[in-house]
Amino acid sequence: MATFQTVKGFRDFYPEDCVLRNYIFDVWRRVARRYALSEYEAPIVEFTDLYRKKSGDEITGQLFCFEDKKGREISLRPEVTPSLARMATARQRHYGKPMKWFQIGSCFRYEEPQKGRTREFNQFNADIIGDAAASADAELIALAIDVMLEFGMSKEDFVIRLSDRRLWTHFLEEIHIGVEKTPAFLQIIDRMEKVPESVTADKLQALGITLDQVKAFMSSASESHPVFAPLQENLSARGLWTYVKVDPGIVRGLAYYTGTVFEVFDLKHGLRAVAGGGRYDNLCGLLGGNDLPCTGFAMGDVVLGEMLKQTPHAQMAITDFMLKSFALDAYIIVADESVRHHALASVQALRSAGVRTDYGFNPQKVGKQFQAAEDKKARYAVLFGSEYPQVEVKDLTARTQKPMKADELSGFILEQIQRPALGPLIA
RNA sequence: GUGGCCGUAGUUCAACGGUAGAGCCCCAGAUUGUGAUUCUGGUUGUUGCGGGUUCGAGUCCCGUCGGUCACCCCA
Repeated sequence: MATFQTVKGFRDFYPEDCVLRNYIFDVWRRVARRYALSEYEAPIVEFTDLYRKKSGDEITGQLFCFEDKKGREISLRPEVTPSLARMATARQRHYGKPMKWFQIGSCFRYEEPQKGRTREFNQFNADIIGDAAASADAELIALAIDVMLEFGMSKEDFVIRLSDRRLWTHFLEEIHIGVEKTPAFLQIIDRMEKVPESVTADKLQALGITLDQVKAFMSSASESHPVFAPLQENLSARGLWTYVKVDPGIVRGLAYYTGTVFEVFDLKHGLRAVAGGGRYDNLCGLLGGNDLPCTGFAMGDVVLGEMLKQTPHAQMAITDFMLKSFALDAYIIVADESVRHHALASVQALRSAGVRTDYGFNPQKVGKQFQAAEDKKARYAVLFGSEYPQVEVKDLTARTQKPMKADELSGFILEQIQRPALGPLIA
Protein backbone atom coordinates (compact mmCIF):
# COMPACT_ATOMS: atom_id res chain seq x y z
CA MET A 1 0.00 0.00 0.00
CA ALA A 2 1.42 3.29 -1.09
CA THR A 3 2.26 5.67 1.73
CA PHE A 4 1.65 8.76 -0.34
CA GLN A 5 -1.55 9.72 -2.09
CA THR A 6 -1.84 12.03 -5.06
CA VAL A 7 -2.67 15.66 -4.33
CA LYS A 8 -6.44 16.05 -4.50
CA GLY A 9 -7.81 16.31 -8.01
CA PHE A 10 -4.50 15.47 -9.72
CA ARG A 11 -4.06 12.45 -11.92
CA ASP A 12 -1.39 9.82 -12.48
CA PHE A 13 -0.82 8.85 -16.07
CA TYR A 14 0.23 5.21 -16.20
CA PRO A 15 1.38 4.07 -19.65
CA GLU A 16 -2.12 3.06 -20.76
CA ASP A 17 -3.51 6.44 -19.59
CA CYS A 18 -0.67 8.25 -21.28
CA VAL A 19 -1.51 6.60 -24.57
CA LEU A 20 -5.07 7.92 -24.34
CA ARG A 21 -3.74 11.39 -23.57
CA ASN A 22 -1.32 11.22 -26.47
CA TYR A 23 -4.10 10.07 -28.76
CA ILE A 24 -6.22 13.06 -27.79
CA PHE A 25 -3.29 15.45 -28.26
CA ASP A 26 -2.56 13.81 -31.58
CA VAL A 27 -6.04 14.43 -32.92
CA TRP A 28 -6.10 18.01 -31.64
CA ARG A 29 -2.73 18.79 -33.17
CA ARG A 30 -3.47 17.05 -36.46
CA VAL A 31 -6.75 18.87 -37.09
CA ALA A 32 -5.36 22.22 -35.94
CA ARG A 33 -2.50 21.95 -38.40
CA ARG A 34 -4.96 20.97 -41.11
CA TYR A 35 -6.57 24.37 -40.43
CA ALA A 36 -3.20 26.09 -40.77
CA LEU A 37 -2.98 27.08 -37.09
CA SER A 38 0.44 27.63 -35.51
CA GLU A 39 1.25 26.03 -32.18
CA TYR A 40 2.37 28.20 -29.26
CA GLU A 41 2.83 27.68 -25.54
CA ALA A 42 2.59 29.98 -22.53
CA PRO A 43 3.92 29.70 -18.98
CA ILE A 44 2.09 27.45 -16.56
CA VAL A 45 2.20 30.25 -13.96
CA GLU A 46 1.27 33.91 -14.31
CA PHE A 47 0.90 36.81 -11.92
CA THR A 48 -2.46 36.44 -10.19
CA ASP A 49 -3.37 39.96 -11.32
CA LEU A 50 -3.59 38.77 -14.92
CA TYR A 51 -6.61 36.68 -13.95
CA ARG A 52 -8.05 39.34 -11.64
CA LYS A 53 -7.97 41.88 -14.49
CA LYS A 54 -9.90 39.56 -16.67
CA SER A 55 -12.40 38.08 -14.28
CA GLY A 56 -12.49 40.12 -11.09
CA ASP A 57 -11.28 39.49 -7.54
CA GLU A 58 -13.78 36.74 -6.77
CA ILE A 59 -11.98 34.48 -9.22
CA THR A 60 -9.09 33.95 -6.79
CA GLY A 61 -11.25 31.48 -4.87
CA GLN A 62 -11.00 29.11 -7.83
CA LEU A 63 -7.32 29.71 -8.48
CA PHE A 64 -4.34 27.67 -7.44
CA CYS A 65 -2.58 30.75 -6.11
CA PHE A 66 0.39 31.24 -3.81
CA GLU A 67 3.15 33.65 -2.96
CA ASP A 68 6.63 33.04 -4.30
CA LYS A 69 9.74 33.49 -2.17
CA LYS A 70 9.67 37.24 -2.68
CA GLY A 71 6.01 37.57 -1.80
CA ARG A 72 4.71 37.99 -5.33
CA GLU A 73 1.25 36.63 -5.99
CA ILE A 74 1.46 33.81 -8.52
CA SER A 75 -1.20 31.45 -9.89
CA LEU A 76 -1.15 28.22 -11.82
CA ARG A 77 -3.01 29.07 -15.00
CA PRO A 78 -6.73 28.24 -14.87
CA GLU A 79 -6.96 28.81 -18.62
CA VAL A 80 -4.66 30.04 -21.37
CA THR A 81 -6.67 32.85 -22.94
CA PRO A 82 -5.28 35.61 -20.67
CA SER A 83 -1.74 34.47 -21.42
CA LEU A 84 -2.54 34.46 -25.11
CA ALA A 85 -3.98 37.97 -24.90
CA ARG A 86 -0.85 39.07 -23.05
CA MET A 87 1.42 37.51 -25.66
CA ALA A 88 -0.60 38.85 -28.60
CA THR A 89 -0.64 42.34 -27.10
CA ALA A 90 3.10 42.29 -26.49
CA ARG A 91 3.94 41.50 -30.12
CA GLN A 92 0.86 42.60 -31.93
CA ARG A 93 2.79 44.32 -34.74
CA HIS A 94 5.11 41.40 -35.23
CA TYR A 95 2.69 38.89 -36.67
CA GLY A 96 0.56 39.28 -39.77
CA LYS A 97 -3.17 39.27 -39.19
CA PRO A 98 -5.10 37.23 -38.65
CA MET A 99 -2.98 35.25 -36.19
CA LYS A 100 -4.30 31.71 -36.13
CA TRP A 101 -2.84 30.00 -33.11
CA PHE A 102 -3.41 26.85 -31.06
CA GLN A 103 -2.00 25.47 -27.85
CA ILE A 104 -2.19 22.21 -25.92
CA GLY A 105 -1.30 21.98 -22.25
CA SER A 106 -2.40 21.59 -18.68
CA CYS A 107 -4.47 24.04 -16.64
CA PHE A 108 -5.36 24.10 -12.96
CA ARG A 109 -8.47 25.09 -11.06
CA TYR A 110 -8.95 24.87 -7.33
CA GLU A 111 -12.42 23.34 -7.27
CA GLU A 112 -14.07 20.24 -5.88
CA PRO A 113 -13.41 17.33 -8.25
CA GLN A 114 -16.46 15.59 -9.69
CA LYS A 115 -17.64 13.91 -12.87
CA GLY A 116 -15.89 15.57 -15.80
CA ARG A 117 -13.87 17.86 -13.54
CA THR A 118 -10.44 17.50 -11.99
CA ARG A 119 -8.09 20.12 -10.56
CA GLU A 120 -5.55 19.51 -13.28
CA PHE A 121 -6.62 18.95 -16.85
CA ASN A 122 -5.39 19.33 -20.39
CA GLN A 123 -6.88 21.79 -22.75
CA PHE A 124 -6.80 22.49 -26.45
CA ASN A 125 -7.06 26.19 -27.29
CA ALA A 126 -7.68 27.53 -30.79
CA ASP A 127 -7.85 31.27 -31.37
CA ILE A 128 -7.92 33.73 -34.24
CA ILE A 129 -6.59 37.18 -33.42
CA GLY A 130 -6.95 40.28 -35.53
CA ASP A 131 -10.03 39.49 -37.57
CA ALA A 132 -13.41 40.83 -36.48
CA ALA A 133 -15.48 39.12 -39.17
CA ALA A 134 -17.91 36.28 -38.64
CA SER A 135 -15.86 34.23 -41.08
CA ALA A 136 -13.21 33.89 -38.39
CA ASP A 137 -15.82 32.59 -35.92
CA ALA A 138 -17.06 30.19 -38.61
CA GLU A 139 -13.53 28.90 -39.16
CA LEU A 140 -13.23 27.97 -35.50
CA ILE A 141 -16.67 26.38 -35.32
CA ALA A 142 -15.72 24.33 -38.37
CA LEU A 143 -12.49 23.37 -36.61
CA ALA A 144 -14.39 22.30 -33.50
CA ILE A 145 -16.72 20.16 -35.61
CA ASP A 146 -13.84 18.57 -37.49
CA VAL A 147 -12.07 17.74 -34.23
CA MET A 148 -15.16 15.90 -33.03
CA LEU A 149 -15.51 14.07 -36.35
CA GLU A 150 -11.82 13.14 -36.22
CA PHE A 151 -12.45 11.53 -32.84
CA GLY A 152 -15.05 9.33 -34.52
CA MET A 153 -18.10 11.25 -33.32
CA SER A 154 -21.11 11.70 -35.56
CA LYS A 155 -24.10 14.01 -35.79
CA GLU A 156 -25.95 11.75 -33.36
CA ASP A 157 -23.24 12.25 -30.72
CA PHE A 158 -22.81 16.02 -30.50
CA VAL A 159 -24.17 19.37 -31.55
CA ILE A 160 -22.80 22.91 -31.69
CA ARG A 161 -25.05 25.14 -29.62
CA LEU A 162 -24.74 28.62 -30.98
CA SER A 163 -25.78 32.00 -29.69
CA ASP A 164 -24.64 35.59 -29.75
CA ARG A 165 -24.12 37.93 -26.83
CA ARG A 166 -25.29 40.89 -28.90
CA LEU A 167 -28.80 39.44 -28.92
CA TRP A 168 -29.00 40.04 -25.21
CA THR A 169 -27.26 43.38 -25.10
CA HIS A 170 -29.75 44.64 -27.71
CA PHE A 171 -32.59 43.14 -25.73
CA LEU A 172 -31.49 44.91 -22.58
CA GLU A 173 -31.11 48.19 -24.45
CA GLU A 174 -34.60 47.90 -25.87
CA ILE A 175 -36.20 47.40 -22.50
CA HIS A 176 -33.98 50.13 -21.00
CA ILE A 177 -32.05 48.03 -18.51
CA GLY A 178 -28.67 49.43 -17.47
CA VAL A 179 -25.43 47.87 -18.72
CA GLU A 180 -24.31 47.24 -15.15
CA LYS A 181 -26.98 44.58 -14.81
CA THR A 182 -25.76 42.61 -17.83
CA PRO A 183 -23.57 40.07 -15.99
CA ALA A 184 -26.27 39.24 -13.44
CA PHE A 185 -28.82 38.96 -16.21
CA LEU A 186 -26.67 36.69 -18.35
CA GLN A 187 -26.08 34.41 -15.40
CA ILE A 188 -29.82 34.00 -14.97
CA ILE A 189 -30.18 33.12 -18.66
CA ASP A 190 -27.32 30.66 -18.35
CA ARG A 191 -29.07 28.90 -15.45
CA MET A 192 -32.53 28.94 -17.00
CA GLU A 193 -32.64 25.37 -18.27
CA LYS A 194 -31.52 24.02 -14.90
CA VAL A 195 -33.69 25.85 -12.37
CA PRO A 196 -37.48 25.99 -11.99
CA GLU A 197 -39.25 28.73 -13.92
CA SER A 198 -40.52 30.38 -10.76
CA VAL A 199 -36.96 30.86 -9.51
CA THR A 200 -35.93 32.39 -12.83
CA ALA A 201 -38.98 34.64 -12.79
CA ASP A 202 -38.15 35.88 -9.28
CA LYS A 203 -34.54 36.60 -10.16
CA LEU A 204 -35.56 38.46 -13.32
CA GLN A 205 -38.12 40.43 -11.34
CA ALA A 206 -35.32 41.67 -9.10
CA LEU A 207 -33.69 43.20 -12.19
CA GLY A 208 -36.97 44.67 -13.37
CA ILE A 209 -37.52 42.16 -16.18
CA THR A 210 -40.39 39.73 -16.63
CA LEU A 211 -40.10 36.11 -17.63
CA ASP A 212 -42.59 36.70 -20.44
CA GLN A 213 -40.36 39.37 -21.96
CA VAL A 214 -37.44 36.96 -21.98
CA LYS A 215 -39.46 34.08 -23.35
CA ALA A 216 -40.94 36.18 -26.13
CA PHE A 217 -37.48 37.38 -27.04
CA MET A 218 -35.98 33.88 -27.05
CA SER A 219 -38.60 32.55 -29.43
CA SER A 220 -38.00 35.48 -31.77
CA ALA A 221 -34.22 34.93 -31.75
CA SER A 222 -34.31 31.88 -33.96
CA GLU A 223 -31.96 30.56 -36.57
CA SER A 224 -33.36 33.12 -39.00
CA HIS A 225 -32.26 36.07 -36.87
CA PRO A 226 -29.98 38.31 -38.97
CA VAL A 227 -27.15 38.09 -36.43
CA PHE A 228 -26.60 34.45 -37.43
CA ALA A 229 -26.84 34.98 -41.20
CA PRO A 230 -23.09 35.27 -41.98
CA LEU A 231 -22.28 32.19 -39.91
CA GLN A 232 -25.08 30.20 -41.44
CA GLU A 233 -24.03 31.14 -44.94
CA ASN A 234 -20.40 30.31 -44.27
CA LEU A 235 -20.98 26.99 -42.51
CA SER A 236 -23.68 25.92 -44.96
CA ALA A 237 -21.18 26.35 -47.78
CA ARG A 238 -18.93 23.86 -45.97
CA GLY A 239 -21.82 21.48 -45.38
CA LEU A 240 -21.42 21.94 -41.63
CA TRP A 241 -24.46 24.02 -40.66
CA THR A 242 -26.26 20.73 -40.06
CA TYR A 243 -24.14 20.31 -36.90
CA VAL A 244 -25.28 23.65 -35.50
CA LYS A 245 -28.31 24.41 -33.40
CA VAL A 246 -29.10 28.00 -32.54
CA ASP A 247 -29.90 28.33 -28.85
CA PRO A 248 -30.14 31.84 -27.37
CA GLY A 249 -29.90 30.31 -23.89
CA ILE A 250 -26.18 29.68 -24.37
CA VAL A 251 -24.30 32.64 -22.92
CA ARG A 252 -21.12 30.98 -21.65
CA GLY A 253 -20.38 31.94 -18.08
CA LEU A 254 -18.35 35.07 -17.42
CA ALA A 255 -18.81 38.45 -18.98
CA TYR A 256 -16.00 38.91 -21.43
CA TYR A 257 -17.59 37.47 -24.57
CA THR A 258 -18.76 40.18 -26.94
CA GLY A 259 -20.38 38.40 -29.87
CA THR A 260 -20.67 34.84 -31.12
CA VAL A 261 -20.68 32.23 -28.35
CA PHE A 262 -20.91 28.47 -28.84
CA GLU A 263 -20.32 25.20 -27.15
CA VAL A 264 -19.81 21.62 -28.22
CA PHE A 265 -22.50 19.68 -26.47
CA ASP A 266 -22.74 15.94 -25.89
CA LEU A 267 -26.15 14.60 -26.95
CA LYS A 268 -26.19 11.17 -25.35
CA HIS A 269 -24.67 11.04 -21.90
CA GLY A 270 -25.78 14.18 -20.07
CA LEU A 271 -22.21 15.42 -19.74
CA ARG A 272 -21.23 19.03 -19.28
CA ALA A 273 -20.00 20.95 -22.34
CA VAL A 274 -17.06 19.33 -24.12
CA ALA A 275 -15.81 22.65 -25.46
CA GLY A 276 -16.83 26.27 -25.40
CA GLY A 277 -15.80 29.57 -26.81
CA GLY A 278 -16.72 32.71 -28.66
CA ARG A 279 -15.67 36.18 -29.60
CA TYR A 280 -13.88 38.38 -27.06
CA ASP A 281 -12.95 41.63 -28.74
CA ASN A 282 -12.28 43.61 -25.56
CA LEU A 283 -9.90 41.38 -23.64
CA CYS A 284 -6.62 42.70 -25.02
CA GLY A 285 -7.71 46.26 -24.26
CA LEU A 286 -8.76 45.18 -20.79
CA LEU A 287 -5.25 43.88 -20.18
CA GLY A 288 -3.78 47.24 -21.12
CA GLY A 289 -3.02 46.78 -24.80
CA ASN A 290 -4.72 48.08 -27.90
CA ASP A 291 -8.04 46.45 -28.67
CA LEU A 292 -7.58 43.44 -30.87
CA PRO A 293 -10.55 41.49 -32.18
CA CYS A 294 -10.26 37.89 -30.97
CA THR A 295 -12.28 34.73 -31.22
CA GLY A 296 -11.46 31.32 -29.84
CA PHE A 297 -12.52 28.18 -28.07
CA ALA A 298 -11.13 25.65 -25.63
CA MET A 299 -11.69 21.91 -25.34
CA GLY A 300 -10.76 20.00 -22.20
CA ASP A 301 -9.59 16.40 -22.04
CA VAL A 302 -11.70 15.31 -19.06
CA VAL A 303 -15.26 15.59 -20.39
CA LEU A 304 -13.97 14.63 -23.82
CA GLY A 305 -12.38 11.50 -22.33
CA GLU A 306 -15.70 10.55 -20.70
CA MET A 307 -17.45 10.99 -24.01
CA LEU A 308 -14.86 8.97 -25.92
CA LYS A 309 -15.15 6.10 -23.45
CA GLN A 310 -18.89 6.01 -23.91
CA THR A 311 -18.91 6.21 -27.71
CA PRO A 312 -18.15 2.80 -29.29
CA HIS A 313 -16.91 4.12 -32.61
CA ALA A 314 -14.51 6.50 -30.87
CA GLN A 315 -13.38 3.68 -28.59
CA MET A 316 -12.34 1.57 -31.58
CA ALA A 317 -10.06 4.30 -32.84
CA ILE A 318 -8.47 4.52 -29.39
CA THR A 319 -7.87 0.78 -29.19
CA ASP A 320 -6.28 0.88 -32.62
CA PHE A 321 -4.00 3.74 -31.55
CA MET A 322 -3.04 1.92 -28.33
CA LEU A 323 -2.07 -1.22 -30.22
CA LYS A 324 0.03 0.80 -32.60
CA SER A 325 1.67 2.68 -29.75
CA PHE A 326 2.65 -0.38 -27.76
CA ALA A 327 3.45 -2.79 -30.58
CA LEU A 328 7.00 -3.89 -31.39
CA ASP A 329 8.37 -4.78 -34.77
CA ALA A 330 10.87 -7.31 -33.52
CA TYR A 331 11.72 -9.22 -30.36
CA ILE A 332 15.15 -10.83 -30.15
CA ILE A 333 15.36 -14.23 -28.49
CA VAL A 334 18.69 -15.44 -27.17
CA ALA A 335 18.60 -19.23 -27.16
CA ASP A 336 22.29 -19.65 -26.62
CA GLU A 337 24.05 -17.25 -24.25
CA SER A 338 27.33 -17.60 -26.13
CA VAL A 339 25.83 -15.57 -29.02
CA ARG A 340 24.29 -12.85 -26.83
CA HIS A 341 26.88 -10.33 -28.01
CA HIS A 342 25.84 -11.00 -31.61
CA ALA A 343 22.20 -10.59 -30.60
CA LEU A 344 22.99 -7.25 -28.98
CA ALA A 345 24.78 -6.15 -32.14
CA SER A 346 21.66 -7.00 -34.15
CA VAL A 347 19.40 -5.22 -31.65
CA GLN A 348 21.50 -2.13 -32.12
CA ALA A 349 21.47 -2.48 -35.91
CA LEU A 350 17.68 -2.94 -36.00
CA ARG A 351 17.08 0.05 -33.76
CA SER A 352 19.44 2.20 -35.83
CA ALA A 353 17.40 1.21 -38.88
CA GLY A 354 14.25 2.47 -37.14
CA VAL A 355 12.83 -0.94 -36.19
CA ARG A 356 11.07 -1.00 -32.81
CA THR A 357 13.01 -3.75 -31.08
CA ASP A 358 13.12 -5.32 -27.64
CA TYR A 359 14.74 -8.31 -25.96
CA GLY A 360 15.25 -9.82 -22.48
CA PHE A 361 18.11 -8.43 -20.41
CA ASN A 362 18.87 -11.69 -18.65
CA PRO A 363 19.13 -15.39 -19.61
CA GLN A 364 15.73 -17.04 -19.85
CA LYS A 365 14.18 -20.14 -21.29
CA VAL A 366 13.26 -19.89 -24.96
CA GLY A 367 9.59 -20.53 -24.22
CA LYS A 368 9.51 -17.59 -21.80
CA GLN A 369 11.15 -15.38 -24.36
CA PHE A 370 8.58 -16.27 -27.01
CA GLN A 371 5.88 -15.56 -24.47
CA ALA A 372 7.46 -12.18 -23.77
CA ALA A 373 7.50 -11.44 -27.52
CA GLU A 374 3.81 -12.32 -27.66
CA ASP A 375 2.95 -10.24 -24.59
CA LYS A 376 4.76 -7.24 -26.01
CA LYS A 377 2.80 -7.49 -29.28
CA ALA A 378 5.87 -8.07 -31.42
CA ARG A 379 5.33 -8.68 -35.10
CA TYR A 380 8.49 -10.81 -35.44
CA ALA A 381 10.50 -12.97 -33.07
CA VAL A 382 14.11 -13.55 -34.06
CA LEU A 383 15.88 -16.50 -32.51
CA PHE A 384 19.65 -16.32 -32.00
CA GLY A 385 21.19 -19.75 -31.30
CA SER A 386 24.28 -21.80 -31.91
CA GLU A 387 23.66 -21.70 -35.70
CA TYR A 388 24.65 -18.03 -35.71
CA PRO A 389 25.19 -16.21 -38.09
CA GLN A 390 22.03 -17.98 -39.24
CA VAL A 391 18.95 -16.88 -37.27
CA GLU A 392 15.31 -17.96 -37.29
CA VAL A 393 12.76 -15.25 -38.05
CA LYS A 394 9.23 -16.07 -36.94
CA ASP A 395 6.18 -14.08 -37.98
CA LEU A 396 4.16 -14.16 -34.79
CA THR A 397 0.90 -13.24 -36.49
CA ALA A 398 1.17 -15.82 -39.30
CA ARG A 399 3.05 -18.32 -37.11
CA THR A 400 5.45 -19.01 -39.93
CA GLN A 401 9.21 -19.20 -39.57
CA LYS A 402 12.21 -19.04 -41.84
CA PRO A 403 16.01 -18.96 -41.51
CA MET A 404 18.15 -16.09 -42.73
CA LYS A 405 21.52 -14.45 -42.21
CA ALA A 406 21.70 -12.03 -39.29
CA ASP A 407 22.88 -9.20 -41.53
CA GLU A 408 19.75 -9.56 -43.70
CA LEU A 409 17.47 -8.95 -40.71
CA SER A 410 17.05 -5.17 -40.81
CA GLY A 411 16.29 -5.11 -44.50
CA PHE A 412 13.78 -7.92 -44.28
CA ILE A 413 11.89 -6.57 -41.28
CA LEU A 414 11.88 -3.01 -42.55
CA GLU A 415 10.36 -4.21 -45.80
CA GLN A 416 7.77 -6.39 -44.05
CA ILE A 417 6.51 -3.80 -41.59
CA GLN A 418 5.46 -1.58 -44.48
CA ARG A 419 2.80 -4.21 -45.22
CA PRO A 420 -0.28 -4.97 -43.12
CA ALA A 421 -0.13 -7.94 -40.79
CA LEU A 422 -1.98 -11.09 -41.75
CA GLY A 423 -3.33 -11.88 -38.33
CA PRO A 424 -5.48 -9.94 -35.89
CA LEU A 425 -2.55 -7.98 -34.54
CA ILE A 426 -2.13 -4.49 -35.85
CA ALA A 427 1.52 -3.87 -36.48
C1' G B 1 -16.79 26.31 0.40
C1' U B 2 -21.20 22.42 1.53
C1' G B 3 -23.29 17.43 1.70
C1' G B 4 -24.03 11.76 0.50
C1' C B 5 -21.42 7.22 -0.35
C1' C B 6 -16.59 4.79 -0.36
C1' G B 7 -11.16 3.47 1.19
C1' U B 8 -8.91 -4.33 3.00
C1' A B 9 -2.91 -8.09 -1.22
C1' G B 10 -0.50 -5.65 -7.69
C1' U B 11 -6.04 -5.75 -9.03
C1' U B 12 -11.42 -6.96 -8.33
C1' C B 13 -13.79 -7.91 -3.98
C1' A B 14 -15.10 -11.05 0.85
C1' A B 15 -14.74 -11.26 6.28
C1' C B 16 -21.64 -11.23 12.76
C1' G B 17 -17.24 -6.52 17.34
C1' G B 18 -13.64 -12.47 18.16
C1' U B 19 -7.24 -16.30 14.05
C1' A B 20 -7.46 -10.99 7.70
C1' G B 21 -9.53 -14.51 3.03
C1' A B 22 -10.89 -15.80 -2.37
C1' G B 23 -10.73 -15.15 -7.81
C1' C B 24 -7.59 -12.90 -11.28
C1' C B 25 -2.55 -11.14 -11.95
C1' C B 26 2.55 -12.17 -10.86
C1' C B 27 6.84 -15.83 -9.95
C1' A B 28 8.70 -20.99 -10.27
C1' G B 29 8.15 -26.02 -11.91
C1' A B 30 5.82 -30.01 -14.95
C1' U B 31 8.20 -28.63 -20.42
C1' U B 32 16.98 -27.66 -20.86
C1' G B 33 15.32 -24.36 -28.74
C1' U B 34 9.10 -22.11 -29.97
C1' G B 35 3.66 -18.61 -28.05
C1' A B 36 -2.22 -22.09 -26.13
C1' U B 37 -4.59 -24.92 -22.40
C1' U B 38 -4.04 -27.60 -18.02
C1' C B 39 -1.85 -29.13 -13.44
C1' U B 40 1.44 -28.37 -9.06
C1' G B 41 3.80 -25.13 -5.80
C1' G B 42 4.89 -20.05 -4.15
C1' U B 43 5.21 -14.55 -2.93
C1' U B 44 1.96 -10.66 -1.53
C1' G B 45 -1.17 -6.73 3.88
C1' U B 46 1.12 -0.94 9.24
C1' U B 47 -7.17 -3.00 6.53
C1' G B 48 -5.42 5.26 3.74
C1' C B 49 -3.56 7.97 8.23
C1' G B 50 -4.30 9.60 13.57
C1' G B 51 -7.04 9.37 17.92
C1' G B 52 -11.22 7.24 20.91
C1' U B 53 -14.84 3.33 22.87
C1' U B 54 -14.03 -2.01 24.12
C1' C B 55 -11.33 -7.69 27.42
C1' G B 56 -10.90 -7.43 22.00
C1' A B 57 -11.85 -2.77 16.21
C1' G B 58 -11.12 -4.07 9.09
C1' U B 59 -16.04 -3.66 11.56
C1' C B 60 -18.54 1.26 16.22
C1' C B 61 -17.34 6.86 17.24
C1' C B 62 -14.37 11.47 16.15
C1' G B 63 -10.81 13.81 13.16
C1' U B 64 -7.89 13.93 8.79
C1' C B 65 -6.23 12.67 3.76
C1' G B 66 -7.75 10.59 -0.81
C1' G B 67 -11.65 8.61 -4.30
C1' U B 68 -16.61 9.20 -6.18
C1' C B 69 -21.28 11.71 -6.90
C1' A B 70 -24.18 16.10 -6.22
C1' C B 71 -24.59 21.42 -4.76
C1' C B 72 -21.75 26.10 -5.61
C1' C B 73 -19.06 27.49 -9.78
C1' C B 74 -17.68 26.61 -14.58
C1' A B 75 -12.83 30.89 -17.67
